[in-house]
Amino acid sequence: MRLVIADCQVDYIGRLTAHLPTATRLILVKADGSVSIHNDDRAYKPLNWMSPPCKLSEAPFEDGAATWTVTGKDGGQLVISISNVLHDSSHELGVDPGLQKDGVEAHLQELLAEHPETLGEGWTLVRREYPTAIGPVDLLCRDASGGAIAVEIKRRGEIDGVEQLTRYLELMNRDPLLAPVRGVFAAQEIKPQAKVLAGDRGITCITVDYDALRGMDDPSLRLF
Amino acid sequence: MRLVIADCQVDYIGRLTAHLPTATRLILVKADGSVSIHNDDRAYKPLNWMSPPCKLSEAPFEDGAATWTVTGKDGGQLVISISNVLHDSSHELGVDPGLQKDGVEAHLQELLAEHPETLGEGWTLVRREYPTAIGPVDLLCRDASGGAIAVEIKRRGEIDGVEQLTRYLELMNRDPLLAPVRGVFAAQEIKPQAKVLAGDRGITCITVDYDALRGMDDPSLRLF
DNA sequence: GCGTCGATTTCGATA
DNA sequence: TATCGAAGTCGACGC
Repeated sequence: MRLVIADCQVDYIGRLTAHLPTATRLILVKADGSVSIHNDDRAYKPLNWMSPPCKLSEAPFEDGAATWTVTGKDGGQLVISISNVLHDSSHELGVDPGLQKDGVEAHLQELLAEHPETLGEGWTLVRREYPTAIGPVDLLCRDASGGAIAVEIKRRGEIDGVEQLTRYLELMNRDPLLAPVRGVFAAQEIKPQAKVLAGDRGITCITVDYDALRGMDDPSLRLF
Repeated sequence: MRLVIADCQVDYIGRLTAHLPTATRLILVKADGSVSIHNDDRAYKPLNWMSPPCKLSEAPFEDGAATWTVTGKDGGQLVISISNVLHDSSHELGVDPGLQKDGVEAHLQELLAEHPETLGEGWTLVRREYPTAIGPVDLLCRDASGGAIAVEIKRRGEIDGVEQLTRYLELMNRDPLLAPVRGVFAAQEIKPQAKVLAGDRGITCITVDYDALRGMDDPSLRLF
């Protein structure tokens, strides 16, 4: 990893065209060849960048001034004109063991698939990722009387999710083997607008308690 | 801007829980207080970060080892245990003049508004950002025979865009002064699923050649 | 301030 | 390898 602090001017021609007037910035060159240009605000998004794989060629001038041309695999180019280098250092970082995450939508779906009864009494799971022509429904369940229920699961329930479920329901209700199919929108948190839209479409909203579900899933609590 | 290269272990508790085992990484502290942890690959996304506004408190130990606790406004915490500092430097960057872009959706809309005939022969523009109760339609045009056409423009055409246009059409077709209104979904690239959904809704898909449009817009080609 | 929407989104899983 | 949906999305603009 190479860190350069310098006055620079940057032009990008690729998926769009962009220009960055001269100013002092951080130029970050990673071991994978990627280059990113950071200013002193915005937590993580650079002003300009080139994703790997890409190739960096340097054309040095006097006084440490140089033009760097970074060419991406799609032919996009990032041209960096460096005029005044304040800092330049390289560092060996080695391989990173990687990040471990917990608490995403996949896990929520997993837990609800294991415990469909938390959505409604007597409900059973038919299958996860039930396929339709426009994509898979998160869960297909049956209620105590055998009626089909399509369940859409989100971490945060917003309008998009209700739209998505509406599309699935429209299609599934054309299938005589399934119809009538009810819709359930399950999320850790459901925005008021999403609730209103769901109500208007006859879709039931269920707010899911992730911690409680995770507790049910705790192996130490399993007695069977 | 402060750059630290050090062995570190990171734990994040906030919107999710994440753990990062010890390894050598770049810790980037920006003037706005934001902190991000980078390894030596992935173009620009940090492994972990805290967005501003947030507060950094350092608890130093011997040999430069320390624990940094970064607390966000939502109460989320990023705990960084630093054990071996290889580099530590600070730099004054000043204000950035900012990025100038060309080729985003706004520009595409501008070009299509100037050249509605590229969407259909004899088509004319009624207006851009035609207002409806649920938001503005990108373009309202009329075809050669005077029929109304609502045009939704995206850089990349996906299902969401078709949904959006469908809602507009539903409303506009209730207006006796406009109805019947046809729908056109225009984008540089349209995903198969979006095409299927659009076809099902009777919406026409048009793939737009941005470079050709920009060429038409080239002042040197203007003879009038 | 929240809500909506675009993004050189990036990233990961899946067919 | 394309495609599709999620993201600790972020960030900008409108109300």
